[in-house]
Formats: sequence, C-alpha cells, structure tokens
Amino acid sequence: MESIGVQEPIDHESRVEQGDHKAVRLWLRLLTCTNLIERHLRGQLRSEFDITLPRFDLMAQLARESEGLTMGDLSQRMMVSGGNVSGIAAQLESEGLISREPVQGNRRAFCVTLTRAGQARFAEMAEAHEAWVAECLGGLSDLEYDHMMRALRQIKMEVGEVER
Amino acid sequence: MESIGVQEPIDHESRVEQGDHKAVRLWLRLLTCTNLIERHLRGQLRSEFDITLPRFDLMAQLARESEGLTMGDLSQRMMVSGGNVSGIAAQLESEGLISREPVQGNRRAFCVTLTRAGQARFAEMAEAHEAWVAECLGGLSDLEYDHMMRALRQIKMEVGEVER
DNA sequence: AGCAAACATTTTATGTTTAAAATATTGATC
DNA sequence: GATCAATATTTTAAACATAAAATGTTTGCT
Repeated sequence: MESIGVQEPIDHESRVEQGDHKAVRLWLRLLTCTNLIERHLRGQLRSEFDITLPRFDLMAQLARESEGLTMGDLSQRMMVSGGNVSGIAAQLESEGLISREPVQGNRRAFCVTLTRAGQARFAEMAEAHEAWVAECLGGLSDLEYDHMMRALRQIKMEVGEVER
Repeated sequence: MESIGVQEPIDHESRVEQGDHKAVRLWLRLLTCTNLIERHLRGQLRSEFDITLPRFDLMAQLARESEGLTMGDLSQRMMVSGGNVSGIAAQLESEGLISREPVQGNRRAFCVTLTRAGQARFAEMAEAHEAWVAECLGGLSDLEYDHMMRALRQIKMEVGEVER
C-alpha cells in the first residue's frame, strides 16, 4: 500500500488501489451522514416524545401492517436479533402501546399489533418524524434524489451478493 | 396527515407531504444500506482479526494523526460519547495497541497514540478493510460515485444547519 | 404412535452505547 | 486571589444488542 509515484502512468495495480481508496472515502462519508441523521432523530424522539429509536422503529413496522406481525417478522424487518425484539416489545407492551396475542393455529407464534393508544401515539410521532427527515434530506433536487435511490439500490444488491 | 384525494390536483400542501414521504423512503434506504455494510464489516473484522468495529475505528482515527489525539478529539471524530471512548481506549491500552500519555500544559487531557505494535496491527487490518469496502461499493460507476459524494456532502451540510 | 428436525420465542450471559452525574483542571472575571 | 463557567475525562445506570442455550410447538417420516 505504497503511495503512487507522481509522474508514473496509472497502471492496473494502482487503479485498483485508487478504486479501493475511493470506495473507502465514499463509505466514510456514507457512514458519517447516516450517523448524523440517526443521532438527530434519536435526540428529537427523546426530547419531544421521550421514546427511543428502536422502540419507534418497532412501532413503525407495526403501523404499516395493520394485520400485525410475529416476533420473528419484526426481528427480520428491524434487522436485529430475536432476543432484542423480545426486550423492546416487553417494554412497549408494559406501556400499553402494543399487544401480543396468540395466533390461532400456531401456538408458538404471537401476533403483535399496535393498540388503539399505540396507533394514536405513533401517528403523532410519525408526523414529526417525517418533518425531521425532510429537514435533513428535503434539500436534494429530484435528480439528486433519483441518483441516490438508484445508487443505493445497486449497493444493496452488491452487498447481498458479497454476503453469500 | 389525511390521505390525498384521488382526482384532486396536487396542491402545495400535498406536494410538501409527498416530499416528506420521498425523504423518508430515501432515509430508510440509506439506513438499510449503511447497516448492511456495517454489519458485513463488523463480521469480517471479528472473524479475520478478532476485533470489534469501534476498536478498529478508534485505531483508524489515530493512524491518520501521527501526533496523537485527545480523548475528546476521538469522541468527536468517532461521533460517539466520551464515556464510550473511555471504555474502548481502556481495552486497546490493556492490549498494548495504544498508549495514553499526559499532555504537558494541560493535566486534564491525555494524548492517545498508536504504539508500534498498534501501527503494525492496524496496517494489516486496513488493507483487508479497504478490500472489503471495495467489494461493497466498488461496483458503482465513476458517475454514480460522484453523484453519491455530491449528494452526501449536501446532506451533511443540511443536517449541520438543522442541528443549530 | 413415536421420533427427529425445524420452528418461534424467551432467557441468560456478556458486552456495547448513551445520557447524565461526578471528578478534576483550567481560564476568566471581579 | 476567590469564584464561576467552561473544559476533559471517568463513572454510573439504563437501554440496547448479540449469541447461545432453553422451552415449547409443529411437521414430516417411518
């Protein structure tokens, strides 16, 4: 990993290294941006609604599935371990924001749904959340937005392939 | 946040709402991508070098500042809490990978640097790390790369302004 | 029926991360 | 030169996260 000579032509080896460096720069910028936004949202959720991001995330998953989801579904969609979901759900349940009811026909699984109170609470939070996200990302032009969406889809696919 | 009427023209109100929804979609995709890559890197670092991402990150910050950094600097650059840096640094110090020495003229601060052993260890890991990142992000065209970099710079600026 | 494998979840042990309080040092102001 | 705010770090308590073991359920196979 030595530095590239000043007047040498850029050969294949060096081009690979350059590509690597470029990728790292992009990765760091991506990570920084995501962390900044995540931190902002986390802080806002705490100060405005006294809730954590994981709890909000769980409720958000339920909000878009009125039929409810199992613990396993939640684990998959939130991309966290099952044990983690157990803990977060236990808290939300004790606060009366979600309910876990047995599934008829499968006594292993629970069907988790937002309670009436949970729906109301989430609606409030979601509106504010959208506005906060728009503050962070709304300044992009339609074109920039499309570029980002396309590039991210591409990245998602590649990571998926690498993971095999 | 009522739903948009089917045959109504898209007025200003609705356009704002649409923009919000777009922003949220972009945010979720951004978050998913970053998490996927982060998880991949975390796993690789653990299996190949038996080190965690935060530890690697701390060493990476030091690697690019041969003069050393204070605990506060590290906290800022790593974008994590000071208490967190304390814990991570304590581990790395006990493994002999970093050293923390008093700063002359300021008895509050420490100057943290990579030890000789830490430098060697990091060089190994950095090479592998670059390759892993390139696997994830190297598939983008130069154009896509530029678009991403530009859009992310823009986003970073906006979040910075919002945070004031 | 009986048994093994897969499934859905919880529990446990361990470790990470944060926010906030505590400790100690420095600098500025009156 | 005493006091007060700002700075730099560590400690603490609570929440979060994972992997692995434990529990109970279902399914398929013979």
